[in-house]
Amino acid sequence: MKETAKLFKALSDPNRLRILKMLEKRTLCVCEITDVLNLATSTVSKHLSILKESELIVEEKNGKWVDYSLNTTTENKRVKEFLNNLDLWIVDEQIVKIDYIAACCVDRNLVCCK
Amino acid sequence: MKETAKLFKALSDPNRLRILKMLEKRTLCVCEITDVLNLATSTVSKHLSILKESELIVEEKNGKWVDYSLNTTTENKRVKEFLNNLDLWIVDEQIVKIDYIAACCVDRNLVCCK
DNA sequence: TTTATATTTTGCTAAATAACGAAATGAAAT
DNA sequence: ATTTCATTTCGTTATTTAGCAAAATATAAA
Repeated sequence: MKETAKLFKALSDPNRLRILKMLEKRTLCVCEITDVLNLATSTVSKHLSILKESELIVEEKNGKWVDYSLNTTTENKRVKEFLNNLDLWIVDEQIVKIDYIAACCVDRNLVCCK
Repeated sequence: MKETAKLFKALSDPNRLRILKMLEKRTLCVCEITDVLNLATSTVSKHLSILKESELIVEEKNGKWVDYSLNTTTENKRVKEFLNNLDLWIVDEQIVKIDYIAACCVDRNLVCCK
């Protein structure tokens, strides 16, 4: 029961939902997500750890970057059901469309190094 | 986006999930739910208002009682998808089985009047 | 109309959460 | 080995939330 509540808690923050929709488009590193959401790096890192805790996303180290992507191969039934129907669960509002474009254009070599 | 987050926030509390599973069995009034969860009446009333806000449940006044039930006839796609697959989303742990029995046995004429 | 009682609202407290900046960590480049 | 830089962790603050008891509301019974 607590595990179920935890999954929904992970999904109960607008910025975390925006991250999931962005990752639907492509894999992103922390600084790229930070750039799109316009939040502090530490805040984004924390959001990502919460999503990872619930198995919604997975990370992969690539040199000095950590790439995050949707956990599409999970065995977790609820996560699988959710990720397979992202369009039902998270309706494409204006902000999602804007994030899609931003996420596609963002380049880690430009937005990092700050 | 905020609307979506709000639905998940409503689902992010263990006691609210227990309430939804109980209502799967049958319609219940506030004092019956209070008796099963062993919480203050005001706390349960607040939980119910949050679930109602997200269209997950509906209320019907019946004399001095207010009966709550799952909003199975909703037009809300996400709520419909969720309620139609309650068994997937909320796994039947021990506590749910106990609540089922308690919810079936509880009688408003005995547990109210306090 | 008065009393009884089911529910909601209000006011409060303790705990959880999202946000930030600064410090710590870890891996790549020099 | 040292520096650089992406990320995480830590410490703090403001806001939200779950819980309770008490007061307010609303409806049924007397």
